[in-house]
Amino acid sequence: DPVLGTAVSDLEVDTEEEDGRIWELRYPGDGFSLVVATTRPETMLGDVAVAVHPEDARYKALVGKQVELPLTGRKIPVIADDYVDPQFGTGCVKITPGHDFNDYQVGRRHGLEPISILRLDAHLNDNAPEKYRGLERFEARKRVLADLQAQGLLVSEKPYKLRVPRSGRTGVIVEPMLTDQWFVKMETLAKPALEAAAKRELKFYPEHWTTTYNQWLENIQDWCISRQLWWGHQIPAWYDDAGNVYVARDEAAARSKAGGKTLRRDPDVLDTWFSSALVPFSSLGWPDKTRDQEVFLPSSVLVTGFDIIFFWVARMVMMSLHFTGRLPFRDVYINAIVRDAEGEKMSKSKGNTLDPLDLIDGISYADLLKKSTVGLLRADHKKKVESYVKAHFPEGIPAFGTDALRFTFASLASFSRTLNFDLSRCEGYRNFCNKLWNATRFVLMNTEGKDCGQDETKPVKLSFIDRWIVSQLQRVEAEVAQGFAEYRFDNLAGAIYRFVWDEYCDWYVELAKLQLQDADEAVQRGTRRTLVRVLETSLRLAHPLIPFITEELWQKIGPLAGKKGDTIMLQSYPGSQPEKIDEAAERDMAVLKEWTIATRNLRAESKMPPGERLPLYATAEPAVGEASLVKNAIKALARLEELKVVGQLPDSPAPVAVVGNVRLMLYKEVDPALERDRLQKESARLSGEIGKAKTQLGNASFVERAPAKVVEQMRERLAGFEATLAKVNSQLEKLTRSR
RNA sequence: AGGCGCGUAGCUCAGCUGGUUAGAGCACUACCUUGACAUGGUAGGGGUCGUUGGUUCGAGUCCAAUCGCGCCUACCA
Repeated sequence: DPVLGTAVSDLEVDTEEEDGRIWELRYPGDGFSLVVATTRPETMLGDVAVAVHPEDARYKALVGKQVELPLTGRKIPVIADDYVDPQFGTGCVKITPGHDFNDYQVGRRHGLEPISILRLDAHLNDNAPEKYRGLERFEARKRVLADLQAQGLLVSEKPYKLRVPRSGRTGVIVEPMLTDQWFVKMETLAKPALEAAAKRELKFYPEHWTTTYNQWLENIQDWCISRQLWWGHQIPAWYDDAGNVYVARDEAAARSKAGGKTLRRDPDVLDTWFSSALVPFSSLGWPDKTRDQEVFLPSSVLVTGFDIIFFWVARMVMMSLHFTGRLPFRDVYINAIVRDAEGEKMSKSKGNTLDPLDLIDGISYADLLKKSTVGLLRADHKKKVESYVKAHFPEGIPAFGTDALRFTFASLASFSRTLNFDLSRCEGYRNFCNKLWNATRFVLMNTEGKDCGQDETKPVKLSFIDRWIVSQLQRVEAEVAQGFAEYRFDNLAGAIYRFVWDEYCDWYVELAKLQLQDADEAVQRGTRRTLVRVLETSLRLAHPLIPFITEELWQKIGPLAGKKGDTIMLQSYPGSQPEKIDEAAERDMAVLKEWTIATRNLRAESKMPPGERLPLYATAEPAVGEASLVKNAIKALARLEELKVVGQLPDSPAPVAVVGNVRLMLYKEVDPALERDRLQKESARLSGEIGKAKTQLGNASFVERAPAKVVEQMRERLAGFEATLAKVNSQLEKLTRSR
């Protein structure tokens, strides 16, 4: 890197395709001349040969002859080497072993001494002809081209797409050149690292990154670790005056190796990634055998981005295995790269970067604009950024809060490689935090200063509704545990979200309102206890995802649930208790939900005013353990005047729903036309489903070959559809008759 | 050139070892100031799962081919 004046490793070089030029140069020989192509004409000053393919008929006879290297007065040989592609260009390649990796290999094969023409800062050195010495490389290029042209040796100049190697750190074009550097031989280190992954002692999540890791290790190159910089670990190598090298732990050890001679330390330092590769054990007291090392090596997980699997992850694995015999960590969790809403990589010059702080605290349009363009020197960049901000954040960004942002990223943390960030997702999870806040407010309003059943001696009655929410809680806890085990933070975030919002808030809290009005003190106590305990557990469950709000709410709820301690952070994490799963309660709750939803549906579809209390007729009692509670609950949730169980539904065109084998009628004078439409639609849908089911059951091979359970399920489905259809049709008929 | 990943609702994404009527958030429609919450509630609309072929009783899910997008690694002067 000419700017840093140091060697860099191959990993630190980014090769991008850029628009450049290619030139053809003529090298005259005795009675012939050869034309070579190059994208870096100044390097011709360091050429040592021209190579052709050994089987190339055009040049076969010239192999072994000499050509004159222009501008230098040197003669160089024509050599034959397989490396040359006779189809490409003229089939002649200039060989510059001092400044090209491939040419270096060719030079070695032919015993040609490399000539280095560059200094570390990429100015030409004294090996170049005098008139070019000290010139900067691109200036030298101009002069060389001009001089060649003047001599009639410049054959052509064409635009050309080339891959330009740039330093990852400075962005400047790097120059391959010959310097003395320290390398680490990687092959022997890579082998154990590959084995660890193969034996699944080291695991990647998502697993497919193992392929990337393996591939790199299988094709590993020796690692250049010395840098001509002044920061970093200095290389532990000393030289005597004769240039002999002594590598040792410290200077004293080196001197004793050298027999007491005066030594001079190598001024180079280690690649920062080399030092980083040692971190897992150097931070634990290595090379001493420490207890920390005993306990924390390997650690459980490394969380990182895929872009440093090579730079860091693989190297930590190799180093740890080599020096300690242990892995640095067992799991590697590779998170997705966040891109903007359009899938573009975030970049300063595009202005599409998002500062997490702005999502947390919010930012006005004016401030965002100012912030995004600060430090941008190029006018075109500035303009681009301005239009981007205007298009995407015309109102600035609202404040979502830390928890909402954290929850959002957890929810988006699926096993995909990239992740297009969407502000509206963030908004949804902010709403979730708000929901949790308000649910807690409700619970506090109804429990603070009241008996929440902490005193175990007092009687407590728990309905199936209480047992149901506790049962559901166990299932969520299990889901969350699994999510953590698999590093599927999206799954566990979703499980918590659904439990809190869809079950606890939408159903349990609503039903708790009913139970809190029960005359029986034991029912109230049980309800309060369930409200508080389930909420308290949910807070602990959600705490890793939304730490701030859960802490705040837990300070109030914790004591009500009988928890002691200053902070939720030190509470135990909830674990599923399978014995609390209550399938009977879950079945009954399913009936309650079905009846409620069907009733609400009747009301909405037949356009009845939502506020009006109407009677509901049912042809049978709900098939549950606590029928009167269920009926009361439905009355409350579906806003009914009353719920009557009758042998026969009233003879009315009012809409009818079918739940299991029960028919429900929301009694109301209805518009027959609307109702007929509704029923016809339903009838058509059912006929379709029946058709599909019959086709499948009519397929002999399905019935024979599918598992009995699946076939049985299909039969039940069909029977259910048929029963429902019969009822819908009879209703439809009644409606038509009464017209 | 080799390798990896992705294409599912308008948008951002789930969908495990193939099996009920493909889901979520946001957006959209209608109605609702109901004593936790309008950052809310209730009910809806919206998808031939990139395309084609195959395996199978059955494919978003498995196989092959193909199109499109993205990334990584290595490169020809």
